[in-house]
Amino acid sequence: MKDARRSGCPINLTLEILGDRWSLIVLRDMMFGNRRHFRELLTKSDEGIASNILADRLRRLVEEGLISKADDPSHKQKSLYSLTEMGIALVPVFAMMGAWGRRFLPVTEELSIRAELLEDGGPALWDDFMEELRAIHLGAPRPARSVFGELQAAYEATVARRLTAAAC
Amino acid sequence: MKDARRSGCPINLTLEILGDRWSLIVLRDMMFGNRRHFRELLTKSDEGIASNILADRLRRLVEEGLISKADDPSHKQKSLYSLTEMGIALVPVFAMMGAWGRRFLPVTEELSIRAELLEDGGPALWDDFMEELRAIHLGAPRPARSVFGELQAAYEATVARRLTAAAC
DNA sequence: CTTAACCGGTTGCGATTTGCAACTGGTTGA
DNA sequence: TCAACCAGTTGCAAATCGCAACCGGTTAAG
Repeated sequence: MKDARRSGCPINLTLEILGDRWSLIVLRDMMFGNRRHFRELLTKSDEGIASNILADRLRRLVEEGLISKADDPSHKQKSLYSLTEMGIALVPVFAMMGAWGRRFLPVTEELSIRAELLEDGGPALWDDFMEELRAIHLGAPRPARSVFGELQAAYEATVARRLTAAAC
Repeated sequence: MKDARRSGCPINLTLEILGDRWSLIVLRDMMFGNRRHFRELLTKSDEGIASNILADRLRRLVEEGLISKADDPSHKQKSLYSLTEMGIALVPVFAMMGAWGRRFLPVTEELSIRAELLEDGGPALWDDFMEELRAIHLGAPRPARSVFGELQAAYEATVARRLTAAAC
């Protein structure tokens, strides 16, 4: 993964930053799972990223300006990773990728419920979500609506439903 | 690049197919550059893909169902690659990725003019474009509007403008 | 008919990247 | 005091990438 510019095409430049198997996974967990610390990202991910890969991706994403790193005041050793505006602006990309994946790939219900809401909500919901992410990650004023809460609640409801069904 | 399912998340599953530096480049050239043959994809790409990588990606994309391969009746050795509906459905993903890249990365004017039109045109233009791609790649009836033509014309106008400016 | 250009790849090889597991030095809370 | 937790680092084998040279067959021009 070198950083030599292959061309000035927006798709190409985007792929030079995000075109691998892990970068968007890390961003997804920060964005939709509110994972902000190394250990959270390492252990609470369904895909099981290796610690050296995670360290490398975080460093690279900081370098490229998609996330930022700061000390967590509550713990001398904790680092707090935050999305920047550049990272937050990926919401529509995630929405479209999620919609595409949901349509063509063998997704599981509980892991695709967020993608479904994001797709159904459209640009208005994306904007609300980005506004909330700016509050969470950039210290902007917190908006009235919590899209994050809605997505999380829907996810948890789906998990609960599965557990109930399994118990019967 | 193994194909073991890491999770049923739509983002993850999408990345397992498209999460590398070349797959989307190949699809971009087929979609926006109308490259349909191996040699075209190999030589007419700004990024300069290697032939073994191209062969591997084409094989993989066929396997995954994003493109199809057929004999070109005009030449016994030519293969004709076509987008499937699954590939055509990536138009909104490209649009959003292009918009993001254009906003945050050092794109060149002539290579981002298509992304600009795609962004400004919105879902209505994407639908028209997908309809046209279905005509080109799947033999569907050709729609009245040619978004492909519009994108191509805008690109060529930008190139021409640059040449004129350079001549002055 | 000859021949050069073109066709879709394949092969070999060194360099890079990945994935795994064990480990490090320091911090915190019980 | 000590176990759990913190953000990574290190070493190593396997897979992948990127480059360049090459292949047998086909086509079009002379």
